[in-house]
Parts: sequence; C-alpha cells; structure tokens
Amino acid sequence: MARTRKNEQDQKVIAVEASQRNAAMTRSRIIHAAEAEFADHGFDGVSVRRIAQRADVPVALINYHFGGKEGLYRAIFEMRAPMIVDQRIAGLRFAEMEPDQERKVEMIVKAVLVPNLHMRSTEKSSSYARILAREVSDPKSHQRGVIQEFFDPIAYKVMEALQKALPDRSVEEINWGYQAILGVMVYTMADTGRISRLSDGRCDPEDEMATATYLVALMKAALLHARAAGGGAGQRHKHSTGGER
Amino acid sequence: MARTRKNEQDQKVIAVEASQRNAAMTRSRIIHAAEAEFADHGFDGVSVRRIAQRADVPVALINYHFGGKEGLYRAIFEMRAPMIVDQRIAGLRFAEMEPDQERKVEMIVKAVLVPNLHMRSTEKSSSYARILAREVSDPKSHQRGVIQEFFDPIAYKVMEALQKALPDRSVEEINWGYQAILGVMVYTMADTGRISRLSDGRCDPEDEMATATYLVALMKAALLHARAAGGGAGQRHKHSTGGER
DNA sequence: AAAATTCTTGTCAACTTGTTCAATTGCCGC
DNA sequence: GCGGCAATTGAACAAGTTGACAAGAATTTT
Repeated sequence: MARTRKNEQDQKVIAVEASQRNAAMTRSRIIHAAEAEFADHGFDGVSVRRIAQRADVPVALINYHFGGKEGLYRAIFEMRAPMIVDQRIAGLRFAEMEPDQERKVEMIVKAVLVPNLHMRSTEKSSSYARILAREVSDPKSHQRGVIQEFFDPIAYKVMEALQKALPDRSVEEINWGYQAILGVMVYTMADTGRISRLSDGRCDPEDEMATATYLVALMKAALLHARAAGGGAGQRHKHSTGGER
Repeated sequence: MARTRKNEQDQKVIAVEASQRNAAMTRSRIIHAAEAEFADHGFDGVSVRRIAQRADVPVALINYHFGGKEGLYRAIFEMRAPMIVDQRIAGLRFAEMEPDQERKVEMIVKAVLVPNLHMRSTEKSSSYARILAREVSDPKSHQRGVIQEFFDPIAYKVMEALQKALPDRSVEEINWGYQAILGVMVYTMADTGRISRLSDGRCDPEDEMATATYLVALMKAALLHARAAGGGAGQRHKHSTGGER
C-alpha cells in the first residue's frame, strides 16, 4: 500500500504533470494502466509505450520500476492475487465448520467462485479478471509461471476440502470436479458479451448476484450427483452409452 | 491412344501437385503453419514473417492469398469450424430421438463436448483447439466476429434441445447451463498442463476417453439436478453499470 | 549547505511489425 | 509461337517496437 504522508486521494488528479514525486504512486498508476491495457489486448497485443501513455508517464519509467514488460506483468499478479487467495481461504474455513454435506459442498463452490465473480463486477479490478482468464489459456503462462506460483497452493486446499466433503469420490473425480468449477468461472469472467448476446440479455455476468446463484447451483449439483461410470466410484468399463461419430 | 492420354493426365497431376505452382496447396501449407503458430503464441504474439518462414513461403504470399493477417486468421476458422459444427448437429439429431430424459441430456452434453475433445487429442488439429480457447477469452474476438459467425447458430440449436429436454427450466437456467458446458470444455481444451500437474498425472486432457467420461458425468448431473436457490434468482438491478473512471 | 540517493525524463538506435510494389515465373487458350 | 492470367518472389516501405542512456529534478542523508 502506498504510504504517503499527504492524502493521496486529493492529489491523484491534481498534480499529474506538476511535481508529484512519489515512487509508490507512480508505480501504482503504471500498474493500473497496464492492467487495463493487458486485459484489453493481451500480453503481446500491447506495447509498453501505450501503457506509458495511458499512465501519463514517460516510457523509460516502466523499465526503471519494473525492469521490463514481463516484470510489469508479474507485478499485476503480485498485487492482485493475494486478495483472491485470502478470500478463498476464508471461504474454505467457513465451509469446514458446516456439518451438512450438501451445504458444505455449496460453500466450497462459493468459496472458489464468489471472490472472482465479485472482482469481475467491481469496476476497478474487472480488468484483472480478464487478464487471469487469458493467462490460463496461454501456453506461455507456464513459461511465466504466474498461475503456478500464485494459485496452485489454494487449488490444493480446495481439492482437499472437496475430498473431505465427498469422501467416496476418487481422486480423479475430485480433480475433474475442481477443474470444472474453474472452467466455468474463467469462462464467465472472460466473457466478452457472448453470454449476454446468446441469452438476449437475460444472463449478464455483470450481475454478480444472479450469476453466482446460477453457477453455484450448477456446480454444486455437478459435484453432488456426478457419477463417473454407472453406479460406484470405481473405474468400471466406462463409455457404454451410444457411440456417436 | 487411351494409354498415352492417361499417362499425360497422370503426369500432369503429378507435376501440378509437386510443383510449387499450386495455389490450393500453398494456401493449405500457409494455413497449417499459421494454425500452429497462432495456437502457441496468440494472434498478436506471432508475426506473419514467422508463419511464412514456417510454411517456407515468402511473406508476400500471405497477403496475396488471404489479404492480410486477419484474413489468414479467419481462414483457419473457415476451414475448421464446419467440421465441429457438423458433428454437433449430428449428435443433437441423435439426442432428439432418445425418449429417456436422463439419457437425452447426456447425449446433448456429449454432442457439445465430444467433437472438441476429440479434436484436441488429435494431433493434427490440436492447435485449433487452443486457438478456439484463446478466441473466446479475447475481447477482440467480438471485433473479429469469428465466434459469433461460426458458432452462435449451433449454440442456439443446443440450447433449444436442452430446453426441450428440460421443459421446466427457465430460459436463464438453460443459458447458464450451456455456458457452463462451454466453460468446462474450453478450459479443458486450453489446458497447458495445469490439470495434469495438479492431479499429479492422474487427469490428462490428452486422454480423450477418460476426460469425456468425467466431464460428461459432471455436466449431465449439473443440468439434471441444478435448481437455482429457492427459485427466486431474479434479482433485478443490483449494480448500476454506470460510469467508468 | 553539500553530497548522495532516489526518482523522473527526453532522446536514441537497433530492430520488427504488416503491408505494398514492381518484377518474375509458369500455365492456359489463342 | 505469344499474350493473358494467376501465382510467386524479393525488396522496400512506413509505422511502431523495445530497452538503454545520461542528464535533470526531488528527496534524503551527511
């Protein structure tokens, strides 16, 4: 957090060109500009020059503060990720205390979905949601290692909680269940208007409340009622139903 | 002299196919090179020069045949999309004839998932799956309009089938259900190794059969058993989607 | 007050980018 | 044969890219 002696809010607009000499604030302004640009055009689609222009700083400042384009990119995650992770952990702790199985699963699903959905509908950080969505569908993300570094730990925690809530499920079922939740979440977060278009405006990811309600209901049902093959959790010969193709 | 004529014909075919003077063939080579590159680095992450180099053709040829980078990008979809759409339509026709509700829903889910999952595991066209995954999480996709043009029609068909199979569901429930299927599918298709890493190798998107089994089971359960909480999910205005800053 | 440090800035050069151009090649019907 | 035509080529273009530098301003330390 920026620790300025003076009130930062007051100065934010006033002294842009004048004599605002504050590293932390400049950094912040750059990061926010970068966040918006990266969200709109992707890592490769945006130039540091445009970020600099948007942040109203000279280009060289970006290299000075973040040591390059990728450093700036990582800085965004370093700023935002803890926010989400903490909220998820809190949600999981909540779920742990719930005795009823059905509600417990629901709370776990909520713990994963709600922080991100909320973030998306918050104007200020909605860009970050889209960056996140991009990152998971980019092979380079592995190279950058951002997801792994920031989100793998919480992923294990969630799956552990799921396994505890659904003890009769196999490891595979738990894993695929978690991946499904994530997929739905990411797809919704990344949405660029298609959901609203297809539903003729009836479904709107911006409406955090409604979206969360429907998605939680879906994934809760998926986790509670899905059986991989036939009846038991065992791996019988699967795929006996009609063969298309 | 039938024989001579046949020989001539044969030689002509061979010559045409071997010669670099074959528009269709060079087009194809360019498209395939582009597909691989776009999948790995995204639309903005790759230069036409690299594509040209990979296809072993001069750069100018790309612009000649496809009228630019974006034209080339669209050409990929024009080649691949019909394949998937047709398979889905076939799957839906299958589902339509199924009397049992539960099996019907399962078949619809399969009709959506299987063509894409199969494509992903096919080596030759696995790149396209990743391109598709990128496209849906790119705001520019709206600008390009590729998804809308090629996949919106089949989306309506699927939702129609879902509505018919689950008549008591609201339009919103059907829409979110479909979005969920798509989200899970896209996330799985786009996966860059995280699923396998998190599951310690137990879950592998490359394994088309197992993946389809688990995902179909999940989404089938989601559609069949999900009920929006209490029934009153229709919270109208919650957040004003007003001014940005 | 002077010096040292941190932060900011304009400018620069080497390099890519997507696209266009004029010229060339091979194939066809005349 | 010989133009007409589509396909191909290498070169050139203008615009934009990144990262670096040294010099200047602000802040802190001496």
